Amino acid sequence: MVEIDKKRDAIIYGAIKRFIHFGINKTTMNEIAEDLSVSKPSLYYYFPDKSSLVFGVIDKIFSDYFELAEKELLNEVTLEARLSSFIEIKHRFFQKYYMLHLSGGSPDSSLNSADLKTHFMKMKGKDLKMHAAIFEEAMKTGHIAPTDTEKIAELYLESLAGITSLCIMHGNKELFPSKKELKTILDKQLSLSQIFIKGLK
Amino acid sequence: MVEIDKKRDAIIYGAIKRFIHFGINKTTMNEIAEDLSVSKPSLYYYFPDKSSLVFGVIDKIFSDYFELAEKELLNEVTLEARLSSFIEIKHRFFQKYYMLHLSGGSPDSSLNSADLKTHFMKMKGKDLKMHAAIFEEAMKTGHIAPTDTEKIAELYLESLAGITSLCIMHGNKELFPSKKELKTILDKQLSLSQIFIKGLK
DNA sequence: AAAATAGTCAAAAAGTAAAAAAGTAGAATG
DNA sequence: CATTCTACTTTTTTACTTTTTGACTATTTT
Repeated sequence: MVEIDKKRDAIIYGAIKRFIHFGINKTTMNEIAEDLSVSKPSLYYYFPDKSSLVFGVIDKIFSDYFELAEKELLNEVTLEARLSSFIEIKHRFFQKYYMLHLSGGSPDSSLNSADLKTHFMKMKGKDLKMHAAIFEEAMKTGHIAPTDTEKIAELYLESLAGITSLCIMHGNKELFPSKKELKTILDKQLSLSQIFIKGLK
Repeated sequence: MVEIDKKRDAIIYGAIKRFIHFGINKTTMNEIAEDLSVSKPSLYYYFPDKSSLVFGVIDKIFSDYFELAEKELLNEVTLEARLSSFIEIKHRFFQKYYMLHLSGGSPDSSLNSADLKTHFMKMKGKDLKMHAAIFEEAMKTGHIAPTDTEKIAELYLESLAGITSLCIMHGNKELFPSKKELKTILDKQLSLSQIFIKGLK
C-alpha cells in the first residue's frame, strides 16, 4: 500500500472514531484534524471536502461488511444458517455504526448527496444479490420451492429492515437503542427469518 | 343517541374533514368552528381542548376500523382470506387517514400526549388480540402448527407495519405516497402474509 | 510535495418581536 | 339550566435579525 493510501486510511479511521461517537453532523473537520495531530489543510489535501471523507468512511464500512459476510458464508451450508449468519453480521454493524444512521430513513442531512445515495443503492443491490444467490442455491438444491429469488430476497430484506426501523421509531427516543431493544430486534428478525424460510418450502 | 353526543359527533366529522386534508397540526380550532358555523367556545364546550378532540377523532377512526374488521371477518373462513381481508381494510384506512399519521413513527407533535399514546397502545393491543385469535383458530383446526399465537401475531403485524414504514420513508418524500407506492406496499404485504402463513404450517 | 497559518464566506444556531392560535371568564340567550 | 356568545388572556408560531460555527482556500513555510 502506497504512502498516500496509508494516510487516507488513517484519516478514515480517525473519522470513524468520531463518527461512531458523535455522528457525522456533530463531527467537524477541525476535530478530526486535531485528533490526528494534523492541520486542517492536510486533511483537505487527502479529501477535497467533507462529503468525500464521509463517502470514504461509508465505503470502508460497507466493504468490511461484505468481506466479513463472504467469509462467514463459507462456514455455513444450510439456508437457515446462512441467513441467520447474515442477520447477525448486519446486526453487529448496525450496532457499531448506529450513530452514522446508515440504515437510512433518517433526515440526517449528511447522507443526502446524490452520489452517496447512488452508492447506497449499489451497496443495497449487492446485499440483495448475495441474498438472492443464497435463495437461488437453496432453490436449486430443492430446499425451497421454485420462485423469483430476486423478488423474494427483496421482500425478505425489506421485512427485516422494517422490523428494525419500527423498533427504533417506537423505542424510547434515546439517541441510542438500549441493549434490550437491540436484543428484541435481533430475536424478531431471526424468528421472522425462520418462518419466512419455512414459508418458501 | 342523545343531543350532546350528536353534536360531539358532528364536531368530530368536521374535524376529520379538515384533518384528512391538512393534517392535525395544520388545522386550527378556529377553522373547525367556522366550518361548522359555531364559535370557538362552543367547540370548547364539547371538547375541553384540542387534544381531547383529536382523541375523539382517533377513537372514532379506530372504532370504525374494528367494526369493519369484525364484520368482514365473518365473511371469511380460511386463515389466508382472513388475514388478506385484514390487510386490505387496514390499507384502506391507512390511505384515507394518511395525513393523520396514525401509523406512528412520525415526529408529528400532535400525537404525543401521554393518554393518546396509551390509547394507541390499547388499539394496537386489540388489533393484536384479533390477529392472535385468527391464528389461534387456525391452530386449533390444525391449519398451522402449534405456536405462541400472541407472539406470532405480534411478529406478523410488526413485519407488515415495517414494510409500510420503510416504503414511506424511502418513498419520494412527497407529502402523500403515490398510487404506485401504495400498490407496492399492499402487494408486498400480501406476499409476505402468504409466505408467513405457509411458514407456520 | 506536504503541512501550517490565517483567514473568507455561507449556513446554521440563537435570539426576538409580532402574529396567530389555544384557551377562558363571564354575560346573554332560549 | 344547558348552551352559546363576546371579549378577553395566555401560549405558541412565525418571520425576521444577529451571532457563531464550520467548511473550505489563498498564501506561506518546511
